Amino acid sequence: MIRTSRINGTAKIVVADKREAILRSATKVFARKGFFNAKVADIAAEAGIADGTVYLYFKSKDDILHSIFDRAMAEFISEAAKELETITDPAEKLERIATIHLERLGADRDLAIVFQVELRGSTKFMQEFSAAGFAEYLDVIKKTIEEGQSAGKFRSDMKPVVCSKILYGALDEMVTNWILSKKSYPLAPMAGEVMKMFFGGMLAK
Amino acid sequence: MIRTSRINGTAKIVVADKREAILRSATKVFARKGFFNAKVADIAAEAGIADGTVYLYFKSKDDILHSIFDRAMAEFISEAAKELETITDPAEKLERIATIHLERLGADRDLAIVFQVELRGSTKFMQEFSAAGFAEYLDVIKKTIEEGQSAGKFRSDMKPVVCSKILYGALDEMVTNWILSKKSYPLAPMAGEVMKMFFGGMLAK
Amino acid sequence: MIRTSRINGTAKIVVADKREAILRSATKVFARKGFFNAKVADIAAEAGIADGTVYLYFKSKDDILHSIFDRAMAEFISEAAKELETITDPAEKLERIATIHLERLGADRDLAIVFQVELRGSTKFMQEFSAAGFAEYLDVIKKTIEEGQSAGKFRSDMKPVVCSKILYGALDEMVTNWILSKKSYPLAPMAGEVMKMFFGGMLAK
Amino acid sequence: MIRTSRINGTAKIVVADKREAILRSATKVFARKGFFNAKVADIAAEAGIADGTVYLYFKSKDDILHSIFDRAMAEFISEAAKELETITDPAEKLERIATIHLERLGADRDLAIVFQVELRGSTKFMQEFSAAGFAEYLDVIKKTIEEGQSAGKFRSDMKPVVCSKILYGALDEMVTNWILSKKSYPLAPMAGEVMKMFFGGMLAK
DNA sequence: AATGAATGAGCATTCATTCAT
DNA sequence: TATGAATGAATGCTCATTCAT
Repeated sequence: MIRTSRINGTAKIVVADKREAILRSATKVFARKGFFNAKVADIAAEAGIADGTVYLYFKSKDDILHSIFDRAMAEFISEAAKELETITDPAEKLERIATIHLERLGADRDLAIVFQVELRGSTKFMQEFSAAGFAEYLDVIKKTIEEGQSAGKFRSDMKPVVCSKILYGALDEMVTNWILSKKSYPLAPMAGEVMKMFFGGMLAK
Repeated sequence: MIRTSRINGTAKIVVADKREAILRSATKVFARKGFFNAKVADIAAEAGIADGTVYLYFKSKDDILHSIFDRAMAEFISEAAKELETITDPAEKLERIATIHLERLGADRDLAIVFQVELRGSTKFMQEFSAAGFAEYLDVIKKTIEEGQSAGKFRSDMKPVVCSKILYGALDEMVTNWILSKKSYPLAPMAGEVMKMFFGGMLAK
Repeated sequence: MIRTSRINGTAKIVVADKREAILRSATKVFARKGFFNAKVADIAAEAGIADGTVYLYFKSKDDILHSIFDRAMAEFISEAAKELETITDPAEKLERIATIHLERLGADRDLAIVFQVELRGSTKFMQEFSAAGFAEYLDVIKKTIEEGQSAGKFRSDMKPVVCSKILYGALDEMVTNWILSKKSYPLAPMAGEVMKMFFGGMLAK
Repeated sequence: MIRTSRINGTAKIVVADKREAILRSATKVFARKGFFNAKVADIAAEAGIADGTVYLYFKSKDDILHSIFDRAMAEFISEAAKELETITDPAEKLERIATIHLERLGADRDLAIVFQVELRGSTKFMQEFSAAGFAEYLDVIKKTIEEGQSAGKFRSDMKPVVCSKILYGALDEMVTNWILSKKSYPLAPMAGEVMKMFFGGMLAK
């Protein structure tokens, strides 16, 4: 029994590790070849396992892509939630969100490519994507903006939904450009630039 | 001779029509199924022609996607150029650009889907896309911002490149959300909202 | 009426010319690309006519290949018959046949390629080929050998059929080697070599 | 360990068997339909496997044809080499070569068809074919003839290259005729006939 | 759990042939 | 006669997924 449970314990760890390994390999392969051009065999080879083994951990190739998103999004949201709970100022909150957003994707170029490029490769996925954590993310931004409006810190003649999209869109574009750029530069600092604009606007005072 | 030229004229129109028809059908099919899941046979069926006929007008399935982009981008840029030449105020120019951007895509939902979703479906295409008309578009925005800065109308402590990305990203996100939204609403009016924010910023005055 | 018949007369000449032109073009194209890889469009382009026009003169692509063979074989046999009727000596006759065989194919490399390579590309054709003029050709050789045997000039302990195949095979191989050879040399003189062997044999006397 | 090696051994045999099976099926199918008209699906069906499985063992349809040739040629050459090493008399050597040639192809009609008909179906293949084992084969004959000339057994007023082509051509024609013949007769005995002629010549003594 | 051989549905593209002009 | 745009059947090959070991 002890032996068995030890085996199981070990097995789970191994399972988690292998699942992680596949996800990591898949992220790399999807980033380099694109989802449709990536072969399951490529992912398996990259992970150093047999093709069939992939199907012990994932239902399908689609499932892998979903899982990449799910894992990253869950991590992102939990991290963000933890960081934000100590902050009360709405502006500062938005600043933190923007920074985490760009730090996170800026730290893993392959993941960023999958997020910016591959996840958008099908309307189907976009809709699920939207329905899932993404809407939740936009909602966090929106809520923070509402807080700021209630507190009188943000102007009240703008709809929070629209503002949240604007902010998200601006950040998203920073990432996309960073990915496509031939030059290599740190992504996270762009958060400050975006927020400066977002808060102050373009017009000369 | 008159007869001949009339015949030729007609022939060209027919050719152009068929090419257009294929492009229209492809836009519809790509929008509904996604580029990779769309079969050339679907496009042909939608256009009411035989499969092989597609290849009289396009080199490959890829070529169709490229052509959709090229045609739309060329139209957009020429329209924008025409409209902008009469405007001198930089702020007004940006306002017009934003409006044309959203009007254009808001007028053809299928085209919008192809632009927002399918064109981003491959890094390869994104890079060509970026290298092509897209970079040019971002550049027009950047130049206009520089004008505004020189004229003292826009604040000068922001890099024009970054600002142009922010504006583009915000507009782009409006389109993406509009596409994914279950509710049906006019897209163009969002331009005003975006510009209000872009100019004035979020902070209460 | 005169006009009509003149037109018809002209038409026939034109027809013959165009048919010939297609046959010549096809021989060239088949020789360079092989029958299966040659497109009807290639042949038409080579002949300077429209694709569809080919079908006014030939039933199908296959028909063109057949016609190349038929025409060449008919010419060859009629030429051979004419030349041979003045010769009485069987050995001399065989010598002439061999020479004509190699002269003919040696004079038109493309035709030779079609004969040696393309006509052998399908069992189906080989059988028709065999059933047609080819068997007749082998028979002429056989008859000549029989004559020689009756006249006491050729040994009688060999079956004429077998001998005719040996001779034909030897000549055929000369052509095949000539085609495949990177070096360029005149083919016809090989006839003498072949006949020397055929008559005298290999053994030292 | 024994178990493992046995398993591996078995596995290899299975692989070899399947490869062989495909080669056999392909030979049959190519012989019946011709290379270009044969579908990969036909070969797979004949071998009792799925279409895709063919591609686990061969790179392409072309590769199958090449492999048929390579295998047969390798077998033929190794067999011939073994048999010839014990023979010293050049005439006897040629006799053996002729016999092996006809025995080999006479034993497998489908293989013979592929060799005589399909391998000649493209100039491209003919050239590779020529460059490969075929030239080597002609060379063996040529060398043997040179030996005979040096030994004073063969006449010296003939070029060995030409003689080797004559002999090869004669044998080749025997095979082609045998394939096309509606009558069924053993091929190997023709070797004797050919050699009788090849050595003694046609002229009455 | 892991393997990797086997499967077979799926599809872009080609090209001989037709036919309206 | 001649054209060449249109047709649509035909097929080699790929690759996600399965399953016997």
